[in-house]
Amino acid sequence: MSLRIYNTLSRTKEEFQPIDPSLIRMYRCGPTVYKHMHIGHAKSYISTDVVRRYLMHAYGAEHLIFVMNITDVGHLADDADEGEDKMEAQARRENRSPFEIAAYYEASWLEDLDRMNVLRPDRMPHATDFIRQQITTAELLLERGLAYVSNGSVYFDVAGYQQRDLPEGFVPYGGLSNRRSEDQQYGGRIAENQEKRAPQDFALWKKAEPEHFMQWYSPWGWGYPGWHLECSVMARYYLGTTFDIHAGGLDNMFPHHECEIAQSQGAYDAPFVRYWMHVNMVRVNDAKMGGSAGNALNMKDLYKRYDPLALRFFILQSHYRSTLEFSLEAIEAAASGLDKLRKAIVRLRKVLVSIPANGAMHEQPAFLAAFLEAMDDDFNTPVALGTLFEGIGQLNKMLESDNRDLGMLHAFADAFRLAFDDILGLDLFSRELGGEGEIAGDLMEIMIGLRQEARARKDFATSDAIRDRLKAVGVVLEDTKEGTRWVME
RNA sequence: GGUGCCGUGGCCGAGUGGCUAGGCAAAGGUCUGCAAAACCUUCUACAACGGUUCAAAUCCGUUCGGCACCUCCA
Repeated sequence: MSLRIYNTLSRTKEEFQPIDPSLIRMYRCGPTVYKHMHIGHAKSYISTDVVRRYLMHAYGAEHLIFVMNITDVGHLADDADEGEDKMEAQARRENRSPFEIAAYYEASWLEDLDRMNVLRPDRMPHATDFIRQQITTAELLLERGLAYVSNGSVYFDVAGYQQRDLPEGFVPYGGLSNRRSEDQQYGGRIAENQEKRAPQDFALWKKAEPEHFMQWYSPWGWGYPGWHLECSVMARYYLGTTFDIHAGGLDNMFPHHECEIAQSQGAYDAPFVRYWMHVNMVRVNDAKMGGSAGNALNMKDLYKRYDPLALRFFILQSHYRSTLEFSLEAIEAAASGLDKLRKAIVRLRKVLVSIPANGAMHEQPAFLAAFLEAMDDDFNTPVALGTLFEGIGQLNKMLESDNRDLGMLHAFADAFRLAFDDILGLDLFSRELGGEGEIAGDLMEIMIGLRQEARARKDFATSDAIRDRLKAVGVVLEDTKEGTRWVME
């Protein structure tokens, strides 16, 4: 078994070789907390959650540290807009302070992530807690001649950095996104900033106008940190100057990740990241779903209609590097698919609860090896889910059959728990079974008994009424050749 | 202008030379008082046109259509 990861730096799948297998270090860019999360974000966070969970499985949970930042500093929405940033603009709209906005939306995001069973990061630093360190890094870059001060702001000197000879393992500016500065169109969406020496230079520190709410004192006067700097600083603080994996959305590859690389290498004089992973977009009607597009579907609204884990399942049915076409029909299909999985697992668990393990060991089911192989191939969750559906089909046949192999059922349960719950995070095993000896179970036995009596005297009006009324409160009755079973919907 | 990506059956979506992915939906069947669930069967597709090859959804070329990024964005 060897894990292969598609590395944006090389544009190929590479065998994953940790810098230190006893502690794999992974970072992902976190949210700027000024709006609710939408399904496009969900794809990105769920994808990296599965990467993380798979590494925890492969190397042991204690051998991985996963860091995600919270960007609670507003950044410029538009240079022409006189310092109006996303956080401050939202604060004005909601008539609250930017700090309240950040706290409110951070809580919202974490709630949404929790509901989709995304594990909390090991460390979740806030940009505002690292202002001092960001200033220090800007100073370091000034000392090294890679930045300059202009009108109270500090900018990274991209052309200057490009002229330096980089040691082995360092990535030149443009090396991640494969861009050359001279080919770029400047001043398209954003007006050119006259303070900069060159349009590709980016801010390390921005001078704040007096009315700007979030500002801190610095050697260059009152201001606030540049957008890219926090990730470099917080990643180094928790993960060191060189670490294994950096993940994020494809739309952050340029400029954000490119700038991170340049400033980290420039300031700390070490290679930055071994493997860069980029998650693709969700599309609606053939267009990217995004904040600026105004076509975003936020999670709070989706949760009113759909199970958060069905949304997770929907996302895992496509590869993280592919775009995913969103439609209500596709979501419904995913919900049905997840339902099929849940039913099978509940059935399996009920069988295993009623018949205790007899200690018979059984070898690992074949589908698990196929599952792990798919995951090893750059986290191919669609193929991996296909292997699990094969396993579910085998399971259902076993459950139908008269002579059940208990050892094999236990082996299947262990394999499904690992694959579905530990690695994919679909949480199939934690549902209440409504076991024996509980009052609900006893009551259900009475109801089923009464219905059975009605059926025996062919009073189907009564028996169907019982079934329909139970269904209305979420209890489904299914008649099988072994008698009637019930399950909570 | 530059840099990438994509076009697969009704829908979603894997697959990069030969071995019908998978899910959802639909139809038929087994079971059944009826349902439901489960199982079995059916629906065998790769934008178009050329080329390479014993063999192309996959490689090459052309065309058509679409998407993303180029300093706010997951």
